[in-house]
Amino acid sequence: LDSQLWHACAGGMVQMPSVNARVYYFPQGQAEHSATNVDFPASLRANPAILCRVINVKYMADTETDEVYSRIRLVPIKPNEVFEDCNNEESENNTSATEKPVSFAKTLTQSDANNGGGFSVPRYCAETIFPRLDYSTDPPVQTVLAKDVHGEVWKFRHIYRGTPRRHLLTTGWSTFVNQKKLVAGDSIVFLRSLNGELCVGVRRSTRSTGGGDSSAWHLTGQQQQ
Amino acid sequence: LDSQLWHACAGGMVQMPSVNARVYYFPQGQAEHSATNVDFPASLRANPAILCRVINVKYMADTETDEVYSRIRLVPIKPNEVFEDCNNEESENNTSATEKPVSFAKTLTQSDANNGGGFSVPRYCAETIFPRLDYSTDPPVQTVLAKDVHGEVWKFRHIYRGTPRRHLLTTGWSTFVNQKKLVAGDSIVFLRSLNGELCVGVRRSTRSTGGGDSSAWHLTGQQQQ
DNA sequence: TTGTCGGCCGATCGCCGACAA
DNA sequence: TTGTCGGCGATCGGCCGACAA
Repeated sequence: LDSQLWHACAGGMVQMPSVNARVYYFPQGQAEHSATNVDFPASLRANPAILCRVINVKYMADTETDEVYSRIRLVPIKPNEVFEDCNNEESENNTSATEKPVSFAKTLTQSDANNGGGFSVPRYCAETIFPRLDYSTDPPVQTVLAKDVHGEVWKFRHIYRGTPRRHLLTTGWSTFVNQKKLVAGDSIVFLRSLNGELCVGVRRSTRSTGGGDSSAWHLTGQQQQ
Repeated sequence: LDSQLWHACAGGMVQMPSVNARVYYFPQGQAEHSATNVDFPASLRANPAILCRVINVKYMADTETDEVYSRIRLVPIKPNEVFEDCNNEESENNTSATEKPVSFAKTLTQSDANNGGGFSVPRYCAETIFPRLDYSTDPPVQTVLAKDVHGEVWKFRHIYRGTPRRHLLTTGWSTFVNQKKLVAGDSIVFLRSLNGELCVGVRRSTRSTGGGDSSAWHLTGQQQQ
């Protein structure tokens, strides 16, 4: 899964550690995500936070809901262990400001989510993220292709019409809403990736169980030695 | 699940053993239902058939497809074991001929399964199984309620019209076809249960994996002693 | 600039009798 | 007796500009 699209869907509040970063793992915090009570051994209860090293970060998206989540593999650092220094946050100086991918998120209105309706595209999104529209025809119209988190391509009719003029997605939009089971209040994210490709992601408003399968909660390595 | 409806869906070829009946269990026959190869221990391979006693029979239906299947618990009979005599087949003299539930099965035609069409009810089915229709109105019409294997009630508009006159299910039929994912060639079963209730079941034509979960294949008790 | 609404047109759904197998 | 067909009216999907927030 493309890291740029993943971050656009996750939102600006989400910062991810990089590989080899040192992080504290809080068992209690993770346990509170669980539906069932978790009974820790006494040795873990005594340690509210465990210093770990990140050995792998995988960006993932739920196959059904498109909700993004991540799998972070941790290995506990033994107290006497030595390790090289490392940034905790993803280094942001790899990409200059000019080549940062531009994305735009909009919360779906009732009219956007209504069956039979289209999608009202904010002008900023249409002009800076969508492919350039040829305004010489009347009305200006084009077909827009956008790739979702699974790499599936969605086709939309993008038209600039009405008085006053506004950008709309019409044909193809309701199919997208139905397939993704979007409702008013959910958000949609458009992103122009660095190679110029248009991507589309969703962000659900209602808190579901959250990404991934709860059986995927594991620690790598042996915590008890 | 009602035993009468279960048998109507399973068809007349299916006879079920009763509890305490003696049956032969053929491991090879069951293995051939499995998708993967089954490696029997030598002790089982030497015994192609194992005399068992039926300790439980449960009539079940697939939650999704409505296909009926059964779970039969068996216990091997030790060679020197004594046991009381017992009928192998379900005793049929419990119910007299008059109170036997009457059922009717019809294979869906293309017209029956077509979206937007109705269901052509064979006269015999309408007159002997459906609730009595009041022919004094023109056209004669009634609402018919039928319960499926899960106890869910389906509502159909039953009308007697056309030239020549024929029985049809109209409103409600296409919903049923879509929800049950019926196609031409599948069969539908109507049954009037002993308490006068109308029931409806389906019988699929295409051989799917067959009822139940393959992980449910188990023997009760210890075969090897 | 953009959210919501009513109008409207075309596609589809689904009920109908005709007709023939 | 009943399977299939074409007709056709009702409903729905979906594109449109008007209008106001």
